[in-house]
Amino acid sequence: MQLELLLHVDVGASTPIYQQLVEQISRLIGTEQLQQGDDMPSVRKLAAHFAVNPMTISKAYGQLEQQGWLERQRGKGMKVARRQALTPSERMAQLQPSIDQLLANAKQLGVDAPSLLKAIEDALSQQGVKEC
Amino acid sequence: MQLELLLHVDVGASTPIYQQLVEQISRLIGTEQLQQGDDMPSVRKLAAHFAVNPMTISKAYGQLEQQGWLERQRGKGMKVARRQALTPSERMAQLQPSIDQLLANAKQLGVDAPSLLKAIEDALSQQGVKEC
Amino acid sequence: MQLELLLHVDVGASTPIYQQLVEQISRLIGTEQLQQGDDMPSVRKLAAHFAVNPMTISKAYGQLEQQGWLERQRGKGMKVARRQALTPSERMAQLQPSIDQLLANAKQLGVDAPSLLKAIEDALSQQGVKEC
Amino acid sequence: MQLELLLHVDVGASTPIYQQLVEQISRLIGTEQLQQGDDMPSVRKLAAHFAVNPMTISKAYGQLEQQGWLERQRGKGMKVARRQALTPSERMAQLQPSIDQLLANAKQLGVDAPSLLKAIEDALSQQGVKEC
DNA sequence: GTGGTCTAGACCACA
DNA sequence: GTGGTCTAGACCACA
Repeated sequence: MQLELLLHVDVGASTPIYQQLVEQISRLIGTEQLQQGDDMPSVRKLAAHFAVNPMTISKAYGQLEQQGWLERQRGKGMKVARRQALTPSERMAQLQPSIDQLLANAKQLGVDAPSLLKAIEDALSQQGVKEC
Repeated sequence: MQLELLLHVDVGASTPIYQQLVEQISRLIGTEQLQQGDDMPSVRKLAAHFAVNPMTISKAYGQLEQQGWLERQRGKGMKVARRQALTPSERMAQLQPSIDQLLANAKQLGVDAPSLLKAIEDALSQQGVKEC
Repeated sequence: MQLELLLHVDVGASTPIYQQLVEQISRLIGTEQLQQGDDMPSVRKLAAHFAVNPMTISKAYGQLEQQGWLERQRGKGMKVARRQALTPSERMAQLQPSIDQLLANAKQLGVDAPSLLKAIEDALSQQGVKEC
Repeated sequence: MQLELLLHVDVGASTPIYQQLVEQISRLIGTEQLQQGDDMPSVRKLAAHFAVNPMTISKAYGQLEQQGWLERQRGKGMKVARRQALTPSERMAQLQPSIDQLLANAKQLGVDAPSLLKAIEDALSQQGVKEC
């Protein structure tokens, strides 16, 4: 299957295009829809496909490389990298900012702990159904 | 209580200062921590308090006026406008994006539901102690 | 009849308070609802009545004096002045800016001359009915 | 045709420059003199053209975006948004305040209807000659 | 290249 | 005192 068909770019969205790509591609690798060693499409090809500036694709690839999702093969483009699994505590550490943000918002909105927990559990049970 | 003490500006954050203020002040009004008719601190006073340029405060006030949260009293500053408080469901709706963001991150990081819930409860119990 | 009852101040309106007063008072004199020699209420009295800053009333009185509608009686407040009628050509000259403004707006909005004239005639016939 | 030639900025006018631009540009779009998808001149270009600070243009563009007339294309400037043209009655509604203002002034100055209409027709015939 | 944010400082209208 | 407008100039994110 072509990778391009799995990616969705929304030019009008508030999150920058390159970030949309970083998020989606890393998720595809994290869920093994893209497998180690797979070749990525060239910057130019992806740029043409989305009618987007090649610099934008290049920036996304650069960040994915920095985060360890992709590897540069000199003269041959990018491929999906072998990637160490994060330890549980590393994962929790990466998650903490989102938790803090959520709690700060809840507090400011006057949402109490039980309501908050219930909303999270609701969302969890819904997400458990629809696969991403 | 002084309004200034309820507001927190993070100059280093990626969200612009004026947006932080718009968000926080509108929430304070929506949750009735600021009440209809209350006088807002003057642009210059708030600017001095946060060591920020008056235009930055002015931009926030301007947006809050446009959104109907504040009213201009010519020559006498701004006051909290008559406005319905947020209903519980409106508050939850405003909170939902933070929840979705958190869950998406957890999923991408492979953090399962029990670990996530535990982390949230930990954070909640800590926040219950330190007043904001 | 008390003058205060004939005046209406809208603190929330976009036109400044002092201008509202200038306009209304000059109109009252122009239509002889206020007559030459009538005493005006004191600045303080009017300010108290409208819960408005005395400087605002003072500014209105100042402009009305400058335009010849009021006369200052030292130590005794203001009274309605004897006032020369404007010549027809003076009136038209004073009116011209409003006409130019209207025509510029009509042009920019793509409203053609017949529609414009009809709208004016409509407005004229309506205004002919309701007294101001 | 260049957009710049359709816009007229009066630096000395009492209405702020950015408001003049908001008004004029929204009208050009509303009357379809600017069409959906048209690229707007860049902030810097327009600022240079009117010898005005870029922030002034930026403020105008920001308001036009908020009102739905323009759309931001990140990194690529602004373009005219998809938007319904103004109906004839909407145009008349926008014009009404100028008409009311004119009639109020005429009344206050004691200019009667026939003189007023004649003055308007005179102005119309003059404007019909000089193109704007 | 594009627009966005912020500063420091001037000047103004309104009350 | 209050907020509003504008400038000149710096710095940033995005494409």
